[in-house]
Formats: sequence, C-alpha cells, structure tokens
Amino acid sequence: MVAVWSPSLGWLGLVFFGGLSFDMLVCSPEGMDHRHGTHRREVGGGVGELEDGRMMGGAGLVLSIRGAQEEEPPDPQLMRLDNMLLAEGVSGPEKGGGSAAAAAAAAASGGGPGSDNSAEHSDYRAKLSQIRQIYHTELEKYEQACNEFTTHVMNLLREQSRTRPISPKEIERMVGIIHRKFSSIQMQLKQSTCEAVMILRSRFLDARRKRRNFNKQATEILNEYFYSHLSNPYPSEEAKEELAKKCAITVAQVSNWFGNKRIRYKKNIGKFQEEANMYAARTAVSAANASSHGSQANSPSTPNSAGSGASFNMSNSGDLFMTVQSLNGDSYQPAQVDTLRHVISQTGGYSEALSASQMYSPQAINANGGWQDAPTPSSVTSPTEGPGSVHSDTSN
DNA sequence: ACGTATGATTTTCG
DNA sequence: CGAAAATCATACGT
Repeated sequence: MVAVWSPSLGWLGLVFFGGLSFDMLVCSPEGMDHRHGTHRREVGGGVGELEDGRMMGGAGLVLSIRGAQEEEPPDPQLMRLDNMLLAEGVSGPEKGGGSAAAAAAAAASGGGPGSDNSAEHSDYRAKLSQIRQIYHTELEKYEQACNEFTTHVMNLLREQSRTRPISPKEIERMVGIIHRKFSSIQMQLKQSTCEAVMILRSRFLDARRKRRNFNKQATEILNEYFYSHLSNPYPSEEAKEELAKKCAITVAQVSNWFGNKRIRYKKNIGKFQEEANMYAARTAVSAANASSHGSQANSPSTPNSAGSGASFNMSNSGDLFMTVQSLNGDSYQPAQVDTLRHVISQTGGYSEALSASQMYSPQAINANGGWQDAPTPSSVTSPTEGPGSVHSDTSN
C-alpha cells in the first residue's frame, strides 16, 4: 500500500503489489515520500522512537532478503511495529467506527496537549480509520496473494516433479522463501502504516500546525482578566486554572495567551487602546452594577474608571512614549524621555486620538515600560487618580 | 494572493 | 523555573 500523508497533496495511496511476480517482490518499492517538508520537531510521545530505528528499511530490507540465506530473525523491529499499530488502534479489533480505540490510544499517548477535543479529534479519527482500512485491505490482499502464489508455485513444482525428481525439502525451502518475502512486504506495509499514523499524529497533535483561534467567548474572558488586571497581568496558578476551565483551554494555553498578550500589548499599546477601553468600560459597568446603583455608569466614551486604575496611567505614558517614538521615527533612547515627554505635552492631539482621559503620568517611563520593574508606581504625584476602587472582579 | 492576527514554540534572561 | 523576546506556522480577513 503505502498511503502517505503529504502535507499539500492529501492522501496518496500508492504502490500496490497487484500483479505479483517474483521480480516485483525483489525490486524496491518506490513512492514512499519520507520527507514531509518543514517538520522540525519530533512528536511528543514515545511514538517518535521509530525515528531512530531503521524506519525506512524498505530497500535495504528487500535486498537482504534477496540474499535469501538470511534465516528469519525474531525481528524486534517487526514487533515494535506491531505494537505500535496495535497501540494506535490500527491493527486492533476490527471496528467500523473504530473511534473508541483510536480515541483512547490518542488520548493515552498524547497525554499533554491533545486535550482540545471534538472537532479536531473527529477529523483525526476519521483519517486514522482511513489508514486502518487501507492497512487491513492491503494486508488481506497480501495474504491472498501469498496463498495464490504459493499454490501456483506448488503446482509448477508438481508439474516439474514429473520430469525430474524434486525433493520435499526443496519444496519446503521454496515455500519458506515465498513466505519470507511476503512477510517482508507485510512489514513494509506495517512500516508505511506506522509512518502514516505518525505523520497524521504529528499533524493533528502538533497544535502549532493546526492552530485554531480560541472562540470568542474565551478571548473575552481572557481579555477581561487581562485588562482588569492590567497593573499586574500575571494570573496566579490558580487563576490560570480557573481561566482555563472557563475558557475550555489548558493552563498552558492560558499561560501562552498571557505571555503573548503582555508582550504584544507592551510592544504596541496604541493598537490595543481601543480594546483596553472597551474592556475597562465593561468591567466598570459590571462593577457599578454589582456594587450599587450605577449613577455614573459612564458611556463607552469615557472609559477607564475603575478596573484599570493605577496601571493604566503608567501604561498610557508608555503608550504615548511609544507612539511619539514611532511617529518621530526616533530610536528608542531612554535619555530622551524628557524631551519626548515635552513633545507629548505639545502634541495634545494624540490624547484625543487615544481617548485617554488622564494623560501621561509624570512617572518615569522605565525604558522597558515594564510591568516587572515598577510594580507600585501609582502613588507618586498621582495624576488625577481614578477611583481607588480595588477591582474585586474575579468574575465568576 | 497577501497582510495581519494569533496561538505555539524556541531561545534568552534573571 | 517562569517570563520576555524572538520566531514560527497557521488562520483569517481583504
């Protein structure tokens, strides 16, 4: 058989030892496309081990068999292949859906990251059962072919036995050879199947390849947390778990998200301004609603009240700094901060553009605009401090 | 088709 | 080791 998942071409079912002739058995099978492009990382679980072995034993194996002297070794490799196929649910009990076994196998061996189920997995299972089907079909075909061929040879021998004496030993040897060859082919089939499964797995389990955006709700939740903890957007382990649960993603994904978000926010605060305002307003509203009658349930145009609070000022300064910087095309030089700030004060226009109500904080803009450096900046010469309301959020 | 957004991974750093 | 920064690879909107 050999069905290979080629990233661009989809499923290719190639090579198939249809008309069997001895020559064909000996020549090496073509059509196994082993490189699949840019796959750099090895797949997580132990499955990747196939790599180190003589995974693509195809040609070499056939050649060695051609020598035919080779007594069949117990072949640990074959056993490994068998085990893997079994583990993957490919060679296991025949089942139409096959989903249960496959899913179980995938879940068990996948372990870590594979937890975002449903859609992905059904696709995965579909492909897997496809592999499996091909595998079984081919296997059967081989079996049948082997039998046919054997009887054919037997007949020939029998016929010849009339003209010349043929020892039973010779027959036996002949049969042995045939069987060995067929089993070697079978092994190739298994190898190819293994490979296909692995590639499949790598495609589906390697989340980087099959990246899916989080759904709207999840990003809402994450953003909500982020912007309401803008002063310290580092959720604790527990908080992460909570978020993960609420968003139906893993804790690692939450960490990733926050990592990305922090860095990207910091990098270009201007771009996130709108979003920030939005969420700030939202949390403000919800806070107002929660606490008491919202007398000042401001309109979205006057955002940042409660939640963002202290940090927001700081961020704004950073924001302006960066904005000006980018506008000026200036390079990033902390020494110029003062000048820049001056410029900022001159360029009132931006304040509107950014819709930031309270402008810059005179607070030092630490060159990295960082969260980590100035954890409690807000107090000094506070610029029109927002309501000191502690965000009680934890929007359960 | 192409540019941007975005989740994930890798590397660097404290 | 956790976070930042850099980078990758894909998704998604145009």
